[in-house]
Amino acid sequence: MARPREFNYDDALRGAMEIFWQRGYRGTTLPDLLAAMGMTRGSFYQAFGDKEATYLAALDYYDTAVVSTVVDRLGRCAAPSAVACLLPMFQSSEADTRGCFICNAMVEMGPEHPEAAQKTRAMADRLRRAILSVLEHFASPSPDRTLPETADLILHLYFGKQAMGKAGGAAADWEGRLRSLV
Amino acid sequence: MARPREFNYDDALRGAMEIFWQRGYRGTTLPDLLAAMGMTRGSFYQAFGDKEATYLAALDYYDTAVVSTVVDRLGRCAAPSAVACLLPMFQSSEADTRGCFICNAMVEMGPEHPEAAQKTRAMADRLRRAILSVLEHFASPSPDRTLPETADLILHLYFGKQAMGKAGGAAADWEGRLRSLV
DNA sequence: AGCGTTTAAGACCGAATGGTACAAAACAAC
DNA sequence: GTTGTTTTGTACCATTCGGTCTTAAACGCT
Repeated sequence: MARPREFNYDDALRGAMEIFWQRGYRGTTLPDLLAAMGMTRGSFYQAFGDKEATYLAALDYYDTAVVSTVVDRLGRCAAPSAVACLLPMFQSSEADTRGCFICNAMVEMGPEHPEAAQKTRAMADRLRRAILSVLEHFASPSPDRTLPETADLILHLYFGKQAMGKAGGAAADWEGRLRSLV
Repeated sequence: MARPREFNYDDALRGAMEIFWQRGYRGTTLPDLLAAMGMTRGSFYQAFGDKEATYLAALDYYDTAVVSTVVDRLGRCAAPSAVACLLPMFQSSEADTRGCFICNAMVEMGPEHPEAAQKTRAMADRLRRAILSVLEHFASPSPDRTLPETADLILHLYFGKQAMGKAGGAAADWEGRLRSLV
């Protein structure tokens, strides 16, 4: 009945996620965003509202596409140890300067944008629970720490690594470090 | 011989640090910056160059004023245990939404500004060495980890906490967590 | 073919951006 | 008091920002 869309909604949203992930909210100009989404202003504002709404939608997309994948992988991990299951989280390539979108959003938007902060907290909680499920599956008890505490520790290490990784010069033996914790 | 300055260079730089710390580089507009520094455009550009140079100078100021204080305090800490010495680092008030300027700068500028990234790495190294010196002073050996590894772990936890703290809803028992590590 | 509806493209907008130019002002030296 | 030098305040600048508006195009339906 009407002119069909020339863009795919999900593809465009993924493009938005990619560019926001890489450059942050303020670092992404509207032309940047439009190029990444493969559309022009007219279509964009009609379909996505505005830049801010698109950023929040991109956070949701990250939750669905990236966090869910990690959580799933942790949930059905067939590796022989908790360390082996968790290690991939700590082995992002050195050349990847995007870091973790959750971490980026926390730092950039956290204090000034409650809605974005809420989304990042929700995603962090999902990660925390997934880490905990791995620990519980292998049930390695420790006299020093409860498993939820260890999971929270590992989550903090993860975000710390993501933050520091953005400044480069990281590369540590995470396998040894993780083994000393779980 | 000439008209005297009406502003104090160090006070102005401290003001710049405060506002960049709180709002980041891109989140700070020139009017914001000028207000925080207590000066007008003419004086600013003549004395500080431009926004970017001021940001880098603010990072140096943070190193001198904040990091040095923390490092000194760790170096001469009279507390009876490593945990007691390190705990203050993890007890920033909940209401403080600025987080850690190093962490903020790493995430915001890291990938796109090698000079800023280099400064953040240098400051992180200072913190790491200070943490290590505390651990070595109390010399609590562990079969699982070397002391430098533990120091690096604690540094990562610190940045992780700073990043997550910006999204709110933190507050954990860091004393227990630290005790389980050192 | 004509109509109704939605999309696409981009011209256009006011506001805000970081930065410059310039004139007035405040001192020391003489 | 005059001069030389630096600081100060502000008017001004081009550019870019996010966002709107208008027009043409592309369909399904009848």
